[in-house]
Amino acid sequence: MSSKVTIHEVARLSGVSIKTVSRVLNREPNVKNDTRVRVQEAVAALNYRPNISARSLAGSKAYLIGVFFDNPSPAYVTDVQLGAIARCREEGYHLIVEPLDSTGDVAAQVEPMLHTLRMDGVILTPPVCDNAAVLDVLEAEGVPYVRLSPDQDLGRSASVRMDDVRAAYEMTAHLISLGHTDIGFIKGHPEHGASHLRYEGYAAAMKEHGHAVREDHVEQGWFSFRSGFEAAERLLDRPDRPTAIFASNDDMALGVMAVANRLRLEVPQTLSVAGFDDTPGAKVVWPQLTTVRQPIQAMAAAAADLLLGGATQAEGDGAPPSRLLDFELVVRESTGPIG
Amino acid sequence: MSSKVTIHEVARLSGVSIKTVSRVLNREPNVKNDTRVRVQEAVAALNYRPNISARSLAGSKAYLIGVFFDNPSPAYVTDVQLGAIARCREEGYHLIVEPLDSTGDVAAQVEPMLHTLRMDGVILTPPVCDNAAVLDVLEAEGVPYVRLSPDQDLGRSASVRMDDVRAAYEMTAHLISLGHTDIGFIKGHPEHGASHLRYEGYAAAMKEHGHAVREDHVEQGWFSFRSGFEAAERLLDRPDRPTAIFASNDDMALGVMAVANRLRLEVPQTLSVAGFDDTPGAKVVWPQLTTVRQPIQAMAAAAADLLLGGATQAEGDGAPPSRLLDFELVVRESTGPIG
DNA sequence: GCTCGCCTTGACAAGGCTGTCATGCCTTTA
DNA sequence: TAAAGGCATGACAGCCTTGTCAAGGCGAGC
Repeated sequence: MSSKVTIHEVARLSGVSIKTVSRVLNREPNVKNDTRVRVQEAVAALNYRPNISARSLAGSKAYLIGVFFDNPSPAYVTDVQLGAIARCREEGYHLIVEPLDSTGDVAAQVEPMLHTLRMDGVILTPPVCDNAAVLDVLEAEGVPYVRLSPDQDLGRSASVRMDDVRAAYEMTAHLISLGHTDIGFIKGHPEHGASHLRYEGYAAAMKEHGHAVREDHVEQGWFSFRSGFEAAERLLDRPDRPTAIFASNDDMALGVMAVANRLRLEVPQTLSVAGFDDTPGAKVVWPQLTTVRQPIQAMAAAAADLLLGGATQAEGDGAPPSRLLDFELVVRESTGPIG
Repeated sequence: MSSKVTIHEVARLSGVSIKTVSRVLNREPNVKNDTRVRVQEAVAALNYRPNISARSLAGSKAYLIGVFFDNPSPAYVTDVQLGAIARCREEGYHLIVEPLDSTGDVAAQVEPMLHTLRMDGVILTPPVCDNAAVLDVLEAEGVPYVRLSPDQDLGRSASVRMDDVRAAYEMTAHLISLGHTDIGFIKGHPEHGASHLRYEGYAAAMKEHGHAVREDHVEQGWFSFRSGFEAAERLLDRPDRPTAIFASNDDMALGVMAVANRLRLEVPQTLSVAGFDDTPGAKVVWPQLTTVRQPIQAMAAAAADLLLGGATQAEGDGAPPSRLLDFELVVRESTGPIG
C-alpha cells in the first residue's frame, strides 16, 4: 500500500511550494538547479508519481494516446501497440485501445470515447483510418490524430506510410534477377489502397525489365487465404503457368503454397512464391516465405512521435506532416532460380 | 467542438442539483423515478458524457481496466482485448494495454503504471500471470486482478481457465473414434502449465480406450513451428510411424503438416494431424487443421466481469473465485479415418 | 544609489466530479 | 397527535494537479 503520496508531501520534504514541485515534474524552465535537484531527491525518496487524473483535470494533457482499430490482423494490431507504447512510455503516456465494430456505426462508437476520456491523440490503423465519418468526429472534437498507411485523402491529416510501390517493385526485381520472366501476380482487395500500389510496383518492374505483364497471369484476390488459393488454382493448373507468383500479401501467398503442394510443384525449384507483409504465418510454412517486411512497430512509433511532438497540424507549406518509412525485403526459401 | 458540457449544465437544464445528476449517472438509489427520467433526458439532449478524469479524481473508481501482457501470440492478445472490452464498454470502462518486456524486470515496470494510473483492475495473461513478483506488486498496491489460464499458485487469486485436460482427452478420443490407435503426441513447452495438462488428457484418453502410450511416439516440443517440425521428422521418418499426430498447439501442428508435405504423406488419408488453440494459422493451411478452440474472448470477458463485479476476493469458503469455461472441438479436414 | 527587468518562487483558484452530511418532507408507529 | 424513521435532495468540501498572477530577490544600467 505505498499509495497516496501526493505532491504536497514532496513539497514539504523538499521545502518548496507544490507549484515548484510541479515545475520540476514538468521540466518547466525557471527553476534554480539547486532547487530542482532537491525536489528530484524528494520525489525519489517518497517514490512519488503524479496522479494522472488530477493532472489531466487541471491541465490540458490527459497522458493518454488512443489506438483505434477495426479489424486488421492481430499481428498488425499488436505490433502497432508495441511500437506506440515504446515511444509513449518515454513521456509517461499510456495507451488506450479501442477496438471498433466495423459492422456498426463506427463514428457513433468513437464519439463517446473521445468525450469521456480526453485523449491527447489517436492513432488510426487501416481500415478505420479511411473512414471519413471517424475523421470528422475526431476533428470536431479537436483531437489530434495520425493515420497509419491511409489510402484516401492523403493530405487530410498527418500520416505514416511505407512505400508500397517501391517494395513491390523490388520484390518483382528480385524475382526477375533469379531468372523469372513469367511472373504471376495476385492482386489484393480492391478497396485497400495498398492493393493498387503494389500492383503498380509489380507492373513497373516488369515493364522496366522488358517483360510483358500478361493479363492472364494477373488474378484478382481479396487478401484472404482462400482467395489466394483459388487464384493460384487458376494460375497454376495449366500448361503455360508462370514460374513465379507474387501475391499481394502473405495470406494469399500461403494459399499459393497450398495449391503448389497439392499439385506437387516443388517450391522453389518449380515455382517461386513471394508474399507481402511478413506476417507470422510466413515463417510457419515450409519452405518459409520470401516477403516484404513492413516496419509496423517503427511506423506506430513514428505516429506516436508526431502526436507527442504536437506535430500533427499542417505546417507552413500547407501539407500536414507525413513520414515515409523504409521496408525490408525478406528473402527466405520460397523463391529461387528456375530449375 | 461539442466539448465541455459539464454536469452543471445538465443540472441546470433538468432543474436539479449536480449531486442528483451524479446519482442518476451512477445508478444510485433514492432518486424519484420522475427526476431520474428528467435528468436522463437532459443528458441526452446535451449529449453529456461525464469526464473520466474528474470522476476518478473525486471518486474511487478510475474506469480503467489494465491488460498486461508479455509475449504470447498476437492473436491471443487481440482476442483478450476484444473480449475484455466487450464487457467493459457496458459499464463505461476503458482498456489500457501495457505490454511488458519480459526480458527485463517486469515487476519494476508494473509498479509505476499502477502508481500513476490507479486502475480498477488488471487482467493478467500468461505468462505474466505466473510471475510472482508482479502479483506481489499488484497486491501491495491493492489493485484487484484476475489471471487468465494461470499455471501456478491457482488458489492465490481469481482466475479464469479452460479445461485443458478434458479438451486434450476429447481430441484424442476423436482420433481414436476415427480408428487410430497409434497416435503420436508432441508436448508443449515444459514451463507452460498447459503442456502438462494437455499431455495428461491425451494419456488418459489413450489408457481409457485401451491403447498404450508409446514413449517413442511422444516427443518434446516448445510450442514453436520449428520444434513441431523437428519432432514430426523424428516421428514420421521411420517405418512404424503413427497414423495420427496430436500436437499440443497449432504452430507445432503446422510443423507436422509441413513435414507430411515434404514426405509426401497425404493428410488426412495417410496421416491425421490435430492441433490445439485454433489460431488463425489453422485455417491458413491446406487441409485446414482440426484443433481445439479456446474461448479466449469469453474468458477475457469473464475476467472483466469478475473485476467489474468486484468479485476478485476470496469468498466465505476461502477460495478466490475461479471460472472454468467450455472449449470447443473444431473438426476440420486434417483428421480423418485411416485409409 | 536607484530604477528596470529578469529570474525564481509561492498563493490561490480552477478543473468536473463524488463523498459526506444536513435538510425538508412524507410516511409509519406509538 | 407526537415522535421516529425513511426517502429525496442539496450544499459544500475535497480529490490532486496545473495555470495565473503577484511578489520578492538580484544584477545591470544609468
